[in-house]
Amino acid sequence: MKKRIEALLANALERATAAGELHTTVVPPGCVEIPKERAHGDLAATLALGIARAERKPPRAIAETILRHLDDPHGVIAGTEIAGPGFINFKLAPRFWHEALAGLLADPTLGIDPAGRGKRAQVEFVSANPTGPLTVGHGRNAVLGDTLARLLEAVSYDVEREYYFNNAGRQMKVLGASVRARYQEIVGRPVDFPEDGYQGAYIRDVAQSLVDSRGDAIPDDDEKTFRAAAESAIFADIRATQDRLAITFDVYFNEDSLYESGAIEAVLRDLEAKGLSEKKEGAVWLCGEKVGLDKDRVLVKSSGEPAYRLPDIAYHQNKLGRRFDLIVDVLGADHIAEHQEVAAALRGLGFDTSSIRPVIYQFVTLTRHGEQVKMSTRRAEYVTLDELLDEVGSDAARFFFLSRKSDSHLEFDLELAKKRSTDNPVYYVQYAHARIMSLYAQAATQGIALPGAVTADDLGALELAEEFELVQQLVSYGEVVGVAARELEPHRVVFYLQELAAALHRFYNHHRVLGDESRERVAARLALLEAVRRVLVSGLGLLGVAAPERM
RNA sequence: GCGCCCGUAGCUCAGUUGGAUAGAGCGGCAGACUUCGAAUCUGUAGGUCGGGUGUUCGAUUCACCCCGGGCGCGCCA
Repeated sequence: MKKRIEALLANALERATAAGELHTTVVPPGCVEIPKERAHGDLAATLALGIARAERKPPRAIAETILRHLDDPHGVIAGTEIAGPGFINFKLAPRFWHEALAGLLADPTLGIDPAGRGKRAQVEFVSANPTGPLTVGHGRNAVLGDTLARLLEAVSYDVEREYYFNNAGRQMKVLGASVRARYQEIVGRPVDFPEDGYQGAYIRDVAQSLVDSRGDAIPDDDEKTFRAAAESAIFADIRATQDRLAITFDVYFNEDSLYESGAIEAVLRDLEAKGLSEKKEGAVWLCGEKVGLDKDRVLVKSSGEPAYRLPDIAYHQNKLGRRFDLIVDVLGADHIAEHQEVAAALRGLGFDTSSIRPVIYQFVTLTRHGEQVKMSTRRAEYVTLDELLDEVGSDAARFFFLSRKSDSHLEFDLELAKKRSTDNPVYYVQYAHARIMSLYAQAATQGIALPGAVTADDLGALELAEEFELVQQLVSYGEVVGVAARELEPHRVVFYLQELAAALHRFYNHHRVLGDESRERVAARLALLEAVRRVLVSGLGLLGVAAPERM
């Protein structure tokens, strides 16, 4: 829609320049916008304002020159005016909207620009270590990552979803020891519960299943068995939770493989060779100042074990080596510093890290009846993602997790998410779809066929402002998805869908579709609703939320 | 103390690479169903965009300085 007007403006500018009246040759991108104020027309251009400085002329005079050269061969512009400091306002003709809607209905991509065609993207998310069930915080990560992957696919990237997990560090040792302690407890042997061991009931479940299958045959020093049992049981649990959210991964990448391949040794060697690491106090340090960090960071502890950031550097080096055009890391706010360290180290090693884009999300708080639900990781009092899904379901969970900019703290209202009413935004949007489906069913009982392929001429009966407003929103869909994918901001799709649903409900309440005496109008309105329906299905699909036919 | 993020209506939050009189939902108030699903819609009240300087035709948006909140600043991950 905007592009069409931009093209007309570019033409006018060209003619004005050719006539020697102006000097600018390029229309600045994004200079056509939808005005906030409806009275300002359907579209407004800031072109004259934008080039005023370079032209050294008053914006309004430039606007006049441009309008004088504006040619509209298809008659899609109903009127223009120069307003304010130099805006050019356009009133669009019905024909414009008819062509726009027909174009959308003929376009299987719904106007989404394939910005990622021929490019490969990787989204790494969740990446929780298998030491316990996923929490609500992991839920935001999981849904965010999966939706980013869907968005990138929508703009034609070839996308890989990857889960990185740490199964080599101290945490896994503690996990194994925690299971052993519970095992010892159950079989009646002396118990040595590890310091800061895992307290959750799921540890006991793992121990119990070992007792069920092996009795008391596992010796205390068989750490491997306890650890492996814990890892596989908890991982199965995590995957089951992900299944409930329709989240899958292409690659599960484990930290162990970086040791086996020698990648970690290689990073250490390279850093040392470049003089970016040094030994002191019995440990190996990354020289902070040399890579742009405020202080030195430990790479290898004096115990000889790598600190977490060393395998992380190796992992990201591995990712870069896989030649993705875009690498997205979905991270909680508490990991931002680590991410910067990794990126700094990689740059020090000579890697171009510009393809890596972190998406940082702030923490989630749960509220119920306006009261905050207390969560404490330390005392294992956190709410698990499974519990949240038990209570509100996948659709509401996904929709709510995505309904805020990831940079903002997310207040998750449990009661609102459960409500089956107008207040609940996910029901509001889903209801818009169900309503259209219901209307189709009604049409069928009246023997009214849904229109097939339509042309702009078939849509001539659309003439109401509310109809054109709906078309305008529909043709904006592709741009919304494009920006959401480019900026890695799924919440834009959520807000868009709420607005589209509102426009649909408004239209539906004011105008009868099937009852109209004009057959042409019935057909045109059904075509309009079909476009709304397709966009709703597409948008909800991007969010991983169902578009139900009945509710 | 240093770094990153946030501060917009009573509440929860949008604001599209700087645009016109700053928006939505909820809550408040007042209305609309013998008709395609009222799980909806209509109207209305509500703001020093945390504060202040600067950049310019123009700032919620950009820069700097304060104030307030979150998260980091570990040989934990």
